[in-house]
Amino acid sequence: MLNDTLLHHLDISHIRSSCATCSLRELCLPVGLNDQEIQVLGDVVSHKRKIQRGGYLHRTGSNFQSLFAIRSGFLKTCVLEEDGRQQVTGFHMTGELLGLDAISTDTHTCDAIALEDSEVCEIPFAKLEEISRTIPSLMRHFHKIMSREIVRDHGVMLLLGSMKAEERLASFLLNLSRRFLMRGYSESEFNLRMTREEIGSYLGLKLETVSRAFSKLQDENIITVDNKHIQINDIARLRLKMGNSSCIT
Amino acid sequence: MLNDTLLHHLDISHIRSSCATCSLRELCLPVGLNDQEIQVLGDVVSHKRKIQRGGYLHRTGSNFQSLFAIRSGFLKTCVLEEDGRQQVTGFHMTGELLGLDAISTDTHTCDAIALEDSEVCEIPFAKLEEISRTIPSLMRHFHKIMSREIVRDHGVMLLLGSMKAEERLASFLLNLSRRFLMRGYSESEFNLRMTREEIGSYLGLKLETVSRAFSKLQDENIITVDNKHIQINDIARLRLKMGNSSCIT
DNA sequence: TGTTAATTTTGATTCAGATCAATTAAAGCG
DNA sequence: CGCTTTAATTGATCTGAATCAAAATTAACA
Repeated sequence: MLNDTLLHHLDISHIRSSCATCSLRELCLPVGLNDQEIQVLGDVVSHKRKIQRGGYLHRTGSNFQSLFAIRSGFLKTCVLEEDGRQQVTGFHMTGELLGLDAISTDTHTCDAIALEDSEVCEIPFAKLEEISRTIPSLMRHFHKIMSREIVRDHGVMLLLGSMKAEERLASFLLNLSRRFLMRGYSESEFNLRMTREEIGSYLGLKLETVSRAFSKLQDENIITVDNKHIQINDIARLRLKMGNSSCIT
Repeated sequence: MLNDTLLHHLDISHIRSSCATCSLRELCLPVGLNDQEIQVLGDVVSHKRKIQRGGYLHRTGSNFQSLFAIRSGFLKTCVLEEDGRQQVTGFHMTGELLGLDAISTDTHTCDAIALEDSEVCEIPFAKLEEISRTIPSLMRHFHKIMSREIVRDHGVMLLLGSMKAEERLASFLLNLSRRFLMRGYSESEFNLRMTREEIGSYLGLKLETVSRAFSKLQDENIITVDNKHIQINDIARLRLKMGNSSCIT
């Protein structure tokens, strides 16, 4: 959900750039920059990397050098508990920035795993800090992105602390819906990239509970579920399901 | 928990400064700055503000101008749900920085309320950004603080998503304990500033459940509870209670 | 200091979601 | 393509925490 509103506000999600290396304009960072500034940023954001489905972008404990801007694909971030089970901390899609958590200790605090073949741009953080000194609007924007991540997390905390299963799933679907819409895809029909177990892990529920919640929403004709394919039939009623609110805006 | 390790690592929490306006050295920001740089920062961090117990530092929706560094006291941040109930998103003590969430939209996304008489330093954010351009170590440090907040939130998400009542309370107490220790207070004996209801709101539990969890830990002789006064008798066993985890380090 | 209001504890009951278990469906893969 | 593995659904049962309720304790304040 990171920087959704920014993308949305400036409506840059559809722009295709000719920037050789990385289609910089598609990313979340260049918002509000002029051509010359984009050039400077482009020199920094050079290295492109592909990750196959199931592959790691980074692992917990590995050394932090760069942020990663997702160019395409879909990833999850998760922490490994010592018993081997993993807890999903987020799902991430095109235009979003990964690695913000690692700045604090220069070490990644989670694994980032591709849920489908994905491409990212590597953004060396030291260089980003350096050029942001000369491009105030870039610095300001970067701060907004970090802050937005904090706000997003507070939304998830609220969800986990106060919503029940069905409400959580409704929030989750609405959140995905909005993010797909923002990227030019259908808000009412999409394919999930993650399993029921991963959804459950993210929402603090068991996979059976997630499955039951899907079935319940389908029984009420609010959504149609065909395995990973989701169709939202009545987005207004789905919002009602979410109920009281201040969550995952 | 914000910037705990930084304070800890540099062991500055006990330093009393002669900085006229705000005892700047006690705050989280000046880590690693030289005297001249501290002077520059000091000029920015000028305005001091007292908030009485129960008073608001800022309210949801109000305009964001400044971050607030807590000089003394204890505050909670919370979001108001439309039904009137409030959900606590964090407890904050001396040296911590408030308002990071507001950067994203230039609007505060939560209320900050003093749980005891408190003092904060106002840090105009625009000015902080400006001088951080000329003091790279300040910028770097600020980024670490924001990142640390993200990591902290992930810890809470984990707690809410995967721990049961007693484990949550154990984590909570251990977290408080560590933060008091870091500030030169006892890690084994302290007074809670918040009610059972506020603890419950933060931990995603009802107040009765919190009360029962306290009683349970007391029955096991792990802690001694006298209303708001907590004594940790066996910190090792309290850690065991927390169990598996990657939570709230 | 006495009275009222707020907070905390504890008990009894209920219920949402976890767990256990079995079946069905889909996805990999030789 | 058939075979194996992985994922998803659904049912039955159990359990931890919510809810309802009442008493006890503490804090607020006139």
